[in-house]
Amino acid sequence: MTIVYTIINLQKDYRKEGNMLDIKIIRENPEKINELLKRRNPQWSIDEVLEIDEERRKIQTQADELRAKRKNESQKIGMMKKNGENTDAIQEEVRELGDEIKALEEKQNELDAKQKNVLLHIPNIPDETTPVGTSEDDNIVVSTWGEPTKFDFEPKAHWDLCEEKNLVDFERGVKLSQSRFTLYRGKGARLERAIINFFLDQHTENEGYEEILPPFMANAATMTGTGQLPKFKEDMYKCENEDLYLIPTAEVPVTNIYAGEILSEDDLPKYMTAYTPCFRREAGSAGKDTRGLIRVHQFNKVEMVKYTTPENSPAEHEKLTQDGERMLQLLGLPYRKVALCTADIGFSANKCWDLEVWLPSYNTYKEISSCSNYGDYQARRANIRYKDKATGKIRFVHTINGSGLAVGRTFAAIVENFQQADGTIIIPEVLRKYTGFDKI
RNA sequence: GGAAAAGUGGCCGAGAGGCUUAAGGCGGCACCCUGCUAAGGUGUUGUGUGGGGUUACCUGCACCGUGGGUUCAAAUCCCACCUUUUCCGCCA
Repeated sequence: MTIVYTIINLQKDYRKEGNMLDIKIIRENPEKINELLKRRNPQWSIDEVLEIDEERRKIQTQADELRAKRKNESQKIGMMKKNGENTDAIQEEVRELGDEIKALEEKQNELDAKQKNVLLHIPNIPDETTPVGTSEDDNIVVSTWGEPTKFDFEPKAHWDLCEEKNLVDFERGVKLSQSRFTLYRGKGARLERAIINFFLDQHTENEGYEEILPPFMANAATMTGTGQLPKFKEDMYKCENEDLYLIPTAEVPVTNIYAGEILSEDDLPKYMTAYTPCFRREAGSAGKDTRGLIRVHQFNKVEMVKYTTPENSPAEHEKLTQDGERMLQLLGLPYRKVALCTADIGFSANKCWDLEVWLPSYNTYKEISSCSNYGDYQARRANIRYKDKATGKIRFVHTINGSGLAVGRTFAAIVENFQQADGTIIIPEVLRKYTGFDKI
Protein backbone atom coordinates (compact mmCIF):
# COMPACT_ATOMS: atom_id res chain seq x y z
CA MET A 1 0.00 0.00 0.00
CA THR A 2 1.31 3.40 -0.88
CA ILE A 3 -0.07 6.35 0.93
CA VAL A 4 0.23 9.84 -0.37
CA TYR A 5 0.54 12.14 2.59
CA THR A 6 -1.23 15.39 2.85
CA ILE A 7 0.44 17.19 5.68
CA ILE A 8 -2.08 19.13 7.66
CA ASN A 9 -0.89 21.68 10.14
CA LEU A 10 -3.25 21.22 13.05
CA GLN A 11 -3.18 24.41 15.04
CA LYS A 12 -5.79 23.32 17.51
CA ASP A 13 -3.92 21.45 20.17
CA TYR A 14 -6.85 19.57 21.60
CA ARG A 15 -6.63 17.12 18.79
CA LYS A 16 -3.03 16.22 19.41
CA GLU A 17 -3.99 13.29 21.60
CA GLY A 18 -6.50 11.90 19.14
CA ASN A 19 -5.81 8.71 17.26
CA MET A 20 -7.94 7.66 14.35
CA LEU A 21 -7.99 4.00 15.13
CA ASP A 22 -7.07 2.67 18.53
CA ILE A 23 -3.38 1.84 18.24
CA LYS A 24 -3.63 -0.57 21.16
CA ILE A 25 -6.40 -2.53 19.48
CA ILE A 26 -4.40 -2.54 16.27
CA ARG A 27 -1.38 -3.87 18.13
CA GLU A 28 -3.35 -6.63 19.78
CA ASN A 29 -5.52 -7.76 16.85
CA PRO A 30 -3.65 -6.93 13.66
CA GLU A 31 -5.04 -9.84 11.64
CA LYS A 32 -8.62 -9.10 12.60
CA ILE A 33 -8.30 -5.40 11.77
CA ASN A 34 -6.67 -6.13 8.45
CA GLU A 35 -9.37 -8.62 7.55
CA LEU A 36 -12.13 -6.11 8.29
CA LEU A 37 -10.37 -3.27 6.49
CA LYS A 38 -9.87 -5.39 3.40
CA ARG A 39 -13.60 -5.87 3.24
CA ARG A 40 -13.72 -2.25 2.10
CA ASN A 41 -10.96 -2.62 -0.38
CA PRO A 42 -7.94 -4.93 -0.52
CA GLN A 43 -5.64 -1.88 -0.65
CA TRP A 44 -6.10 -1.21 3.06
CA SER A 45 -3.71 -2.52 5.66
CA ILE A 46 -2.40 -1.47 9.04
CA ASP A 47 0.97 -3.17 8.60
CA GLU A 48 2.81 0.08 8.00
CA VAL A 49 1.32 1.56 11.16
CA LEU A 50 2.57 -1.37 13.19
CA GLU A 51 6.10 -1.00 11.90
CA ILE A 52 6.21 2.68 12.73
CA ASP A 53 4.59 2.05 16.09
CA GLU A 54 7.21 -0.45 17.14
CA GLU A 55 10.09 1.87 16.35
CA ARG A 56 8.31 4.80 17.92
CA ARG A 57 7.87 2.99 21.23
CA LYS A 58 11.48 1.92 21.31
CA ILE A 59 12.63 5.50 20.89
CA GLN A 60 10.22 6.78 23.48
CA THR A 61 11.48 4.35 26.10
CA GLN A 62 15.06 5.46 25.45
CA ALA A 63 14.14 9.13 25.60
CA ASP A 64 12.13 8.67 28.80
CA GLU A 65 15.06 7.02 30.51
CA LEU A 66 17.45 9.79 29.54
CA ARG A 67 15.02 12.45 30.67
CA ALA A 68 14.67 10.75 34.03
CA LYS A 69 18.44 10.77 34.39
CA ARG A 70 18.71 14.43 33.46
CA LYS A 71 16.04 15.34 35.96
CA ASN A 72 17.93 13.67 38.79
CA GLU A 73 21.28 15.10 37.81
CA SER A 74 19.90 18.61 37.48
CA GLN A 75 18.43 18.44 40.93
CA LYS A 76 21.78 17.27 42.20
CA ILE A 77 23.42 20.32 40.62
CA GLY A 78 20.97 22.54 42.41
CA MET A 79 21.90 21.00 45.73
CA MET A 80 25.62 21.21 45.05
CA LYS A 81 25.41 24.85 44.09
CA LYS A 82 23.60 25.58 47.29
CA ASN A 83 26.45 23.94 49.17
CA GLY A 84 28.96 26.02 47.25
CA GLU A 85 30.46 23.06 45.39
CA ASN A 86 31.93 23.30 41.92
CA THR A 87 29.55 21.87 39.31
CA ASP A 88 31.40 22.47 36.05
CA ALA A 89 32.12 18.81 35.34
CA ILE A 90 28.66 17.48 36.03
CA GLN A 91 27.09 20.36 34.14
CA GLU A 92 29.09 19.47 31.08
CA GLU A 93 27.98 15.87 31.45
CA VAL A 94 24.32 16.76 31.65
CA ARG A 95 24.67 19.12 28.73
CA GLU A 96 25.78 16.20 26.59
CA LEU A 97 22.84 14.23 27.89
CA GLY A 98 20.63 17.07 26.71
CA ASP A 99 22.00 16.77 23.19
CA GLU A 100 21.22 13.08 23.15
CA ILE A 101 17.71 13.71 24.39
CA LYS A 102 17.14 16.32 21.75
CA ALA A 103 18.18 13.96 18.99
CA LEU A 104 15.86 11.28 20.29
CA GLU A 105 13.00 13.71 20.67
CA GLU A 106 13.37 14.84 17.10
CA LYS A 107 13.26 11.26 15.95
CA GLN A 108 10.27 10.58 18.14
CA ASN A 109 8.35 13.61 16.87
CA GLU A 110 9.06 12.55 13.35
CA LEU A 111 7.71 9.06 13.99
CA ASP A 112 4.68 10.41 15.87
CA ALA A 113 3.80 12.63 12.95
CA LYS A 114 4.36 9.83 10.49
CA GLN A 115 2.19 7.40 12.42
CA LYS A 116 -0.51 9.98 12.83
CA ASN A 117 -0.54 10.77 9.16
CA VAL A 118 -0.75 7.15 8.14
CA LEU A 119 -3.63 6.65 10.56
CA LEU A 120 -5.42 9.76 9.29
CA HIS A 121 -5.54 8.20 5.86
CA ILE A 122 -6.95 4.85 6.96
CA PRO A 123 -10.76 4.58 6.93
CA ASN A 124 -12.93 3.32 9.74
CA ILE A 125 -13.16 -0.41 10.30
CA PRO A 126 -16.49 -1.69 8.97
CA ASP A 127 -18.96 -3.05 11.46
CA GLU A 128 -19.32 -6.83 11.45
CA THR A 129 -22.94 -6.42 10.35
CA THR A 130 -22.13 -4.29 7.31
CA PRO A 131 -22.75 -6.48 4.26
CA VAL A 132 -19.56 -7.40 2.45
CA GLY A 133 -19.39 -6.21 -1.14
CA THR A 134 -17.18 -4.83 -3.86
CA SER A 135 -19.42 -2.14 -5.35
CA GLU A 136 -22.73 -0.37 -4.86
CA ASP A 137 -24.36 -3.28 -6.68
CA ASP A 138 -23.84 -5.28 -3.50
CA ASN A 139 -25.97 -2.94 -1.41
CA ILE A 140 -29.04 -4.63 0.02
CA VAL A 141 -32.57 -3.28 -0.04
CA VAL A 142 -34.00 -4.11 3.35
CA SER A 143 -37.46 -2.54 3.18
CA THR A 144 -39.72 -0.38 1.07
CA TRP A 145 -42.50 1.98 2.05
CA GLY A 146 -45.27 2.90 -0.34
CA GLU A 147 -45.34 2.09 -4.03
CA PRO A 148 -43.61 3.84 -6.93
CA THR A 149 -46.03 6.58 -7.98
CA LYS A 150 -48.29 5.67 -10.91
CA PHE A 151 -49.55 8.30 -13.34
CA ASP A 152 -52.37 8.11 -15.87
CA PHE A 153 -50.62 10.79 -17.90
CA GLU A 154 -47.05 11.45 -18.96
CA PRO A 155 -45.33 12.83 -15.84
CA LYS A 156 -42.78 15.60 -16.19
CA ALA A 157 -39.35 15.81 -14.67
CA HIS A 158 -38.95 18.30 -11.85
CA TRP A 159 -36.54 20.46 -13.83
CA ASP A 160 -39.25 21.03 -16.46
CA LEU A 161 -41.94 21.63 -13.87
CA CYS A 162 -39.70 24.02 -11.93
CA GLU A 163 -38.96 26.02 -15.05
CA GLU A 164 -42.58 26.12 -16.24
CA LYS A 165 -43.84 27.30 -12.92
CA ASN A 166 -40.87 29.57 -12.28
CA LEU A 167 -39.95 27.79 -9.04
CA VAL A 168 -36.29 27.57 -9.86
CA ASP A 169 -34.41 29.80 -12.28
CA PHE A 170 -31.68 27.46 -13.42
CA GLU A 171 -30.25 29.75 -16.10
CA ARG A 172 -29.81 32.75 -13.88
CA GLY A 173 -28.39 30.62 -11.10
CA VAL A 174 -25.66 29.65 -13.52
CA LYS A 175 -25.20 33.25 -14.60
CA LEU A 176 -24.70 34.38 -11.03
CA SER A 177 -22.28 31.65 -10.10
CA GLN A 178 -21.52 28.63 -12.20
CA SER A 179 -23.20 25.55 -13.54
CA ARG A 180 -24.94 23.51 -10.82
CA PHE A 181 -25.88 26.57 -8.79
CA THR A 182 -29.58 27.23 -8.40
CA LEU A 183 -31.81 30.22 -7.84
CA TYR A 184 -35.12 29.42 -6.15
CA ARG A 185 -37.84 32.03 -6.47
CA GLY A 186 -41.43 32.77 -5.58
CA LYS A 187 -43.36 29.72 -4.51
CA GLY A 188 -40.26 27.64 -5.13
CA ALA A 189 -38.25 29.58 -2.55
CA ARG A 190 -41.19 29.41 -0.18
CA LEU A 191 -41.56 25.64 -0.60
CA GLU A 192 -37.86 25.10 0.05
CA ARG A 193 -38.08 27.19 3.22
CA ALA A 194 -41.25 25.36 4.26
CA ILE A 195 -39.53 21.99 3.99
CA ILE A 196 -36.62 23.21 6.12
CA ASN A 197 -38.94 24.49 8.82
CA PHE A 198 -41.06 21.37 8.75
CA PHE A 199 -38.05 19.11 9.27
CA LEU A 200 -36.59 21.25 12.06
CA ASP A 201 -39.91 21.47 13.87
CA GLN A 202 -40.44 17.73 13.65
CA HIS A 203 -37.00 16.90 15.01
CA THR A 204 -37.09 19.42 17.80
CA GLU A 205 -40.74 19.16 18.87
CA ASN A 206 -41.37 15.45 18.37
CA GLU A 207 -38.03 13.70 18.51
CA GLY A 208 -36.10 15.58 21.17
CA TYR A 209 -33.31 17.14 19.13
CA GLU A 210 -31.72 20.44 20.08
CA GLU A 211 -31.72 22.91 17.20
CA ILE A 212 -28.30 24.17 16.20
CA LEU A 213 -27.41 26.94 13.77
CA PRO A 214 -23.68 26.53 13.25
CA PRO A 215 -21.09 28.45 11.25
CA PHE A 216 -21.10 27.55 7.57
CA MET A 217 -17.33 27.74 7.42
CA ALA A 218 -15.04 25.54 9.47
CA ASN A 219 -11.29 25.34 10.00
CA ALA A 220 -8.94 22.51 9.08
CA ALA A 221 -8.94 20.97 12.55
CA THR A 222 -12.72 20.72 12.49
CA MET A 223 -12.67 19.25 8.99
CA THR A 224 -10.13 16.68 10.16
CA GLY A 225 -12.24 15.76 13.16
CA THR A 226 -15.08 14.40 11.10
CA GLY A 227 -12.80 12.93 8.41
CA GLN A 228 -13.15 15.33 5.46
CA LEU A 229 -9.46 16.17 5.78
CA PRO A 230 -6.85 15.23 4.93
CA LYS A 231 -8.09 12.81 2.33
CA PHE A 232 -10.96 14.67 0.69
CA LYS A 233 -9.60 18.17 0.35
CA GLU A 234 -10.49 18.30 -3.33
CA ASP A 235 -14.19 17.84 -2.60
CA MET A 236 -14.42 21.08 -0.62
CA TYR A 237 -14.42 24.79 -1.25
CA LYS A 238 -11.56 26.54 0.52
CA CYS A 239 -11.37 30.23 1.32
CA GLU A 240 -8.36 31.94 -0.05
CA ASN A 241 -5.87 33.20 2.57
CA GLU A 242 -7.95 31.78 5.41
CA ASP A 243 -7.86 28.50 7.27
CA LEU A 244 -11.54 28.04 6.44
CA TYR A 245 -13.57 25.67 4.32
CA LEU A 246 -17.22 25.87 3.33
CA ILE A 247 -18.94 23.01 5.11
CA PRO A 248 -20.07 20.07 2.94
CA THR A 249 -22.64 19.10 5.58
CA ALA A 250 -23.80 20.28 9.01
CA GLU A 251 -22.31 17.07 10.35
CA VAL A 252 -18.93 18.81 10.34
CA PRO A 253 -19.57 21.73 12.70
CA VAL A 254 -22.21 19.97 14.78
CA THR A 255 -20.23 16.80 15.45
CA ASN A 256 -17.22 18.92 16.41
CA ILE A 257 -19.12 21.07 18.91
CA TYR A 258 -17.64 19.14 21.83
CA ALA A 259 -14.26 18.41 20.26
CA GLY A 260 -11.54 18.17 22.88
CA GLU A 261 -14.07 18.01 25.71
CA ILE A 262 -15.01 15.43 28.30
CA LEU A 263 -18.75 15.11 28.82
CA SER A 264 -20.61 13.59 31.70
CA GLU A 265 -22.44 10.36 30.99
CA ASP A 266 -25.58 12.25 32.03
CA ASP A 267 -25.14 14.41 28.92
CA LEU A 268 -25.66 11.36 26.75
CA PRO A 269 -27.32 10.66 24.47
CA LYS A 270 -27.06 14.06 22.87
CA TYR A 271 -29.43 14.81 20.00
CA MET A 272 -28.76 17.79 17.77
CA THR A 273 -30.28 18.91 14.50
CA ALA A 274 -29.19 21.68 12.20
CA TYR A 275 -30.19 23.27 8.95
CA THR A 276 -27.31 24.46 6.82
CA PRO A 277 -26.53 24.95 3.20
CA CYS A 278 -23.97 22.38 2.05
CA PHE A 279 -21.16 23.16 -0.35
CA ARG A 280 -19.61 20.44 -2.47
CA ARG A 281 -17.34 20.72 -5.43
CA GLU A 282 -18.65 17.43 -6.79
CA ALA A 283 -15.22 16.79 -8.22
CA GLY A 284 -15.37 13.75 -10.42
CA SER A 285 -19.12 13.94 -10.90
CA ALA A 286 -19.07 15.55 -14.34
CA GLY A 287 -21.88 14.20 -16.47
CA LYS A 288 -23.82 12.74 -13.54
CA ASP A 289 -27.27 14.10 -12.72
CA THR A 290 -26.63 17.19 -14.80
CA ARG A 291 -30.21 18.45 -14.81
CA GLY A 292 -32.29 19.80 -12.00
CA LEU A 293 -31.81 19.81 -8.27
CA ILE A 294 -30.30 16.41 -7.67
CA ARG A 295 -26.61 17.22 -7.80
CA VAL A 296 -25.63 20.85 -7.25
CA HIS A 297 -22.72 22.64 -5.61
CA GLN A 298 -24.83 24.32 -2.95
CA PHE A 299 -27.87 22.64 -1.47
CA ASN A 300 -29.87 22.78 1.71
CA LYS A 301 -29.99 19.98 4.21
CA VAL A 302 -31.32 19.35 7.69
CA GLU A 303 -28.97 17.06 9.53
CA MET A 304 -29.44 14.97 12.67
CA VAL A 305 -26.41 14.28 14.86
CA LYS A 306 -26.14 12.12 17.96
CA TYR A 307 -23.52 11.35 20.57
CA THR A 308 -24.09 8.11 22.45
CA THR A 309 -22.32 5.61 24.64
CA PRO A 310 -20.80 2.65 22.77
CA GLU A 311 -23.43 0.37 24.31
CA ASN A 312 -26.37 2.37 23.00
CA SER A 313 -24.98 3.30 19.63
CA PRO A 314 -26.55 0.50 17.52
CA ALA A 315 -30.01 1.22 18.94
CA GLU A 316 -29.57 4.99 18.58
CA HIS A 317 -28.47 4.50 15.00
CA GLU A 318 -31.67 2.58 14.24
CA LYS A 319 -33.74 5.23 15.95
CA LEU A 320 -32.11 8.05 14.05
CA THR A 321 -32.76 6.23 10.80
CA GLN A 322 -36.41 5.90 11.79
CA ASP A 323 -36.50 9.64 12.47
CA GLY A 324 -35.43 10.15 8.87
CA GLU A 325 -37.96 7.64 7.59
CA ARG A 326 -40.70 9.40 9.49
CA MET A 327 -40.14 12.55 7.46
CA LEU A 328 -40.73 10.65 4.22
CA GLN A 329 -43.79 8.96 5.66
CA LEU A 330 -45.31 12.23 6.84
CA LEU A 331 -44.75 13.71 3.42
CA GLY A 332 -46.20 10.61 1.78
CA LEU A 333 -43.17 9.99 -0.40
CA PRO A 334 -42.47 6.38 -1.44
CA TYR A 335 -39.02 5.25 -0.39
CA ARG A 336 -36.85 2.28 0.40
CA LYS A 337 -34.17 1.56 2.96
CA VAL A 338 -30.85 0.20 1.78
CA ALA A 339 -27.97 -1.34 3.71
CA LEU A 340 -24.75 -0.06 2.16
CA CYS A 341 -22.07 -2.68 1.67
CA THR A 342 -18.45 -2.44 2.80
CA ALA A 343 -17.38 -0.98 -0.55
CA ASP A 344 -19.95 1.81 -0.42
CA ILE A 345 -20.03 3.10 3.17
CA GLY A 346 -18.31 6.41 3.78
CA PHE A 347 -14.68 6.70 4.80
CA SER A 348 -15.42 7.48 8.45
CA ALA A 349 -18.48 5.24 8.85
CA ASN A 350 -18.62 1.67 10.06
CA LYS A 351 -22.24 1.11 9.08
CA CYS A 352 -24.73 3.00 6.95
CA TRP A 353 -28.37 2.94 5.95
CA ASP A 354 -29.39 4.96 2.90
CA LEU A 355 -32.95 6.14 2.48
CA GLU A 356 -33.88 6.44 -1.17
CA VAL A 357 -36.94 8.31 -2.40
CA TRP A 358 -38.88 7.38 -5.50
CA LEU A 359 -38.06 9.81 -8.30
CA PRO A 360 -40.30 9.37 -11.38
CA SER A 361 -37.93 11.20 -13.75
CA TYR A 362 -35.18 8.72 -12.92
CA ASN A 363 -37.65 5.85 -12.78
CA THR A 364 -35.79 4.66 -9.72
CA TYR A 365 -35.09 5.38 -6.08
CA LYS A 366 -32.55 8.12 -5.36
CA GLU A 367 -30.61 8.74 -2.16
CA ILE A 368 -32.22 11.36 0.05
CA SER A 369 -30.66 10.47 3.40
CA SER A 370 -27.57 8.68 4.56
CA CYS A 371 -27.64 7.50 8.18
CA SER A 372 -24.24 6.44 9.41
CA ASN A 373 -22.74 5.14 12.59
CA TYR A 374 -19.15 6.26 13.03
CA GLY A 375 -18.42 4.29 16.17
CA ASP A 376 -15.59 6.07 17.98
CA TYR A 377 -13.74 6.96 14.77
CA GLN A 378 -14.78 10.61 14.63
CA ALA A 379 -14.69 10.88 18.41
CA ARG A 380 -11.05 9.78 18.37
CA ARG A 381 -10.13 12.23 15.65
CA ALA A 382 -11.99 15.07 17.33
CA ASN A 383 -11.18 13.85 20.85
CA ILE A 384 -14.76 13.80 22.15
CA ARG A 385 -15.03 11.80 25.37
CA TYR A 386 -17.25 11.16 28.33
CA LYS A 387 -16.77 9.88 31.84
CA ASP A 388 -18.32 6.48 32.39
CA LYS A 389 -20.34 6.58 35.57
CA ALA A 390 -19.93 2.97 36.64
CA THR A 391 -16.16 2.72 36.18
CA GLY A 392 -15.08 6.36 36.33
CA LYS A 393 -13.11 5.78 33.14
CA ILE A 394 -12.86 8.25 30.30
CA ARG A 395 -14.19 6.78 27.06
CA PHE A 396 -14.79 8.00 23.56
CA VAL A 397 -18.39 8.68 22.62
CA HIS A 398 -19.92 7.19 19.52
CA THR A 399 -21.14 9.61 16.86
CA ILE A 400 -24.06 9.00 14.55
CA ASN A 401 -25.61 11.21 11.95
CA GLY A 402 -28.06 11.21 9.11
CA SER A 403 -29.87 13.56 6.81
CA GLY A 404 -33.29 14.49 7.97
CA LEU A 405 -33.52 15.12 5.02
CA ALA A 406 -31.78 16.58 1.99
CA VAL A 407 -34.07 19.50 1.22
CA GLY A 408 -33.46 20.00 -2.50
CA ARG A 409 -34.06 16.36 -3.23
CA THR A 410 -37.19 16.42 -1.09
CA PHE A 411 -38.34 19.41 -3.14
CA ALA A 412 -37.73 17.50 -6.38
CA ALA A 413 -39.50 14.41 -5.06
CA ILE A 414 -42.56 16.43 -4.00
CA VAL A 415 -42.78 18.25 -7.31
CA GLU A 416 -42.50 15.05 -9.32
CA ASN A 417 -44.53 12.63 -7.23
CA PHE A 418 -47.40 14.99 -6.51
CA GLN A 419 -47.88 16.48 -9.96
CA GLN A 420 -51.42 16.15 -11.30
CA ALA A 421 -52.96 15.59 -14.72
CA ASP A 422 -54.10 19.22 -14.78
CA GLY A 423 -50.50 20.40 -14.38
CA THR A 424 -50.77 21.43 -10.74
CA ILE A 425 -48.59 20.16 -7.92
CA ILE A 426 -50.34 19.23 -4.67
CA ILE A 427 -48.48 20.27 -1.51
CA PRO A 428 -48.43 17.56 1.20
CA GLU A 429 -50.86 18.30 3.99
CA VAL A 430 -48.13 18.62 6.65
CA LEU A 431 -46.35 21.35 4.71
CA ARG A 432 -49.33 23.62 4.10
CA LYS A 433 -49.06 25.56 7.31
CA TYR A 434 -45.52 26.41 6.25
CA THR A 435 -46.19 27.20 2.59
CA GLY A 436 -49.45 29.04 2.98
CA PHE A 437 -50.70 27.44 -0.25
CA ASP A 438 -51.93 23.91 -0.97
CA LYS A 439 -50.93 23.60 -4.59
CA ILE A 440 -48.75 25.16 -7.22
C1' G B 1 -7.41 47.14 11.67
C1' G B 2 -4.63 49.84 16.21
C1' A B 3 -3.38 49.84 21.68
C1' A B 4 -3.18 47.53 26.48
C1' A B 5 -3.86 43.42 29.87
C1' A B 6 -4.51 38.34 30.64
C1' G B 7 -4.52 32.75 29.67
C1' U B 8 -2.32 27.56 35.78
C1' G B 9 -6.21 21.09 37.32
C1' G B 10 -13.91 20.25 37.11
C1' C B 11 -14.05 25.64 39.11
C1' C B 12 -11.62 29.85 41.91
C1' G B 13 -6.69 31.06 42.81
C1' A B 14 -1.10 31.22 44.65
C1' G B 15 3.51 30.52 42.38
C1' A B 16 8.17 35.30 39.43
C1' G B 17 14.69 29.76 37.48
C1' G B 18 16.31 24.37 41.61
C1' C B 19 12.57 22.93 48.86
C1' U B 20 6.51 22.43 43.07
C1' U B 21 5.91 15.86 43.84
C1' A B 22 1.67 22.98 41.35
C1' A B 23 0.10 25.88 47.86
C1' G B 24 -4.81 27.10 49.55
C1' G B 25 -10.01 27.05 48.76
C1' C B 26 -14.58 25.31 46.32
C1' G B 27 -16.81 21.19 44.12
C1' G B 28 -16.79 15.68 43.48
C1' C B 29 -15.98 10.74 45.65
C1' A B 30 -15.14 7.27 49.98
C1' C B 31 -15.30 6.50 55.04
C1' C B 32 -16.12 8.29 60.31
C1' C B 33 -19.26 10.95 63.86
C1' U B 34 -24.34 12.36 64.78
C1' G B 35 -31.89 10.43 66.17
C1' C B 36 -33.06 13.19 60.79
C1' U B 37 -31.28 17.66 58.33
C1' A B 38 -27.32 21.01 58.78
C1' A B 39 -22.47 21.25 60.51
C1' G B 40 -17.85 18.63 61.60
C1' G B 41 -13.60 14.94 61.01
C1' U B 42 -10.28 11.78 57.92
C1' G B 43 -8.68 10.36 53.27
C1' U B 44 -8.91 10.79 48.06
C1' U B 45 -9.23 13.54 43.33
C1' G B 46 -6.81 15.25 36.05
C1' U B 47 -5.07 13.87 30.91
C1' G B 48 -1.80 11.48 27.52
C1' U B 49 1.92 8.02 26.53
C1' G B 50 5.64 3.97 27.45
C1' G B 51 7.32 -0.37 30.59
C1' G B 52 6.23 -4.52 34.03
C1' G B 53 2.33 -7.74 36.10
C1' U B 54 -1.27 -8.79 32.08
C1' U B 55 -8.95 -8.13 36.44
C1' A B 56 -9.40 -3.64 40.02
C1' C B 57 -1.93 -3.22 40.47
C1' C B 58 3.05 -1.09 40.32
C1' U B 59 6.25 2.22 37.72
C1' G B 60 8.89 5.87 34.04
C1' C B 61 8.09 10.19 31.05
C1' A B 62 5.23 14.33 29.36
C1' C B 63 1.41 18.07 30.18
C1' C B 64 0.48 25.32 33.64
C1' G B 65 -3.16 28.59 25.94
C1' U B 66 0.00 26.59 21.28
C1' G B 67 4.75 26.13 18.99
C1' G B 68 9.87 27.27 19.13
C1' G B 69 14.28 29.13 21.91
C1' U B 70 17.78 30.11 26.27
C1' U B 71 19.67 26.98 30.56
C1' C B 72 22.89 21.69 33.88
C1' A B 73 17.63 22.83 35.24
C1' A B 74 11.51 26.48 32.73
C1' A B 75 4.60 27.10 34.91
C1' U B 76 8.53 30.87 35.89
C1' C B 77 13.16 34.06 31.13
C1' C B 78 13.02 35.20 25.42
C1' C B 79 10.40 34.95 20.43
C1' A B 80 6.19 33.89 17.32
C1' C B 81 1.22 32.53 17.10
C1' C B 82 -3.88 31.59 19.08
C1' U B 83 -7.78 33.01 22.28
C1' U B 84 -10.22 36.23 25.79
C1' U B 85 -11.19 41.08 28.08
C1' U B 86 -11.05 46.49 27.86
C1' C B 87 -10.41 50.93 24.92
C1' C B 88 -10.14 53.18 19.85
C1' G B 89 -11.52 52.73 14.59
C1' C B 90 -14.97 50.44 11.11
C1' C B 91 -19.60 48.09 10.39
C1' A B 92 -25.27 45.00 9.65
